Amino acid sequence: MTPLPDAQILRIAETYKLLGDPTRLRILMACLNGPVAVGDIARLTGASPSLVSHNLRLLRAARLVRGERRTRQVFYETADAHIRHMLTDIIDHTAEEQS
Amino acid sequence: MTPLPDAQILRIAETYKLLGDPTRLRILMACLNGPVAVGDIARLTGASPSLVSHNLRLLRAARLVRGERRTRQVFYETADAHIRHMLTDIIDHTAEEQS
DNA sequence: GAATTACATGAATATATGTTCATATATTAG
DNA sequence: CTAATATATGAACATATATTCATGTAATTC
Repeated sequence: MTPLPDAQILRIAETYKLLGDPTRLRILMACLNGPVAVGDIARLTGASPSLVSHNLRLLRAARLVRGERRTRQVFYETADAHIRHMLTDIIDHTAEEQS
Repeated sequence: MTPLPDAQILRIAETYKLLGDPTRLRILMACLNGPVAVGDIARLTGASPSLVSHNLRLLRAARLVRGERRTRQVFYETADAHIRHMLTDIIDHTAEEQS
């Protein structure tokens, strides 16, 4: 009823904005089922490694993914269950649409 | 596991992109608890009526809100339960954060 | 019909954003 | 130390986006 605090609105908007780009969405989806290396994300999504890296930085800063180095490669995965739920929910929801 | 169809990715990204702007988020939040007139949304959110109208058009096109004219005013509300869930979920989730 | 209220629309603009290309850093192998 | 692989970073640029201002339309009141 009473409007949300401005800081909270901005936090939510920033999160959604990150999800609002197809390239980043594909990257996130690629990280849904366990850790994946940056190069593999690039191959899976069709985006250049540089672009993937740029976007992973943004996703990392927003705590949507977490990265861990294993010798040469860096493996990324979705940060927590809430984010996974968010993504699987909207996937399921849009799968049923025809409009 | 197999990547999502491109059309679905684009649909989801488009939806999230709309939610990724603070002004539109405030407008949507204002529509969460029943129909509200455009002018009232403007007052509640602090945005100009013109800006509210522009954004309502986008939200309407994406079927995030529905509008109905009652004599002079046009009342908007969130389109369905799924969208309300989405919003209340993330509100609850971000309310607990401190980072 | 003229005036008023409430909303919608179009053009214009300043700013933000996604992407590429070139280059840097880190880790391992010879 | 040199070479090679994997990722990160910075600058540059073209495009997209949010916002404003001016104007248009729709419904009502006098």
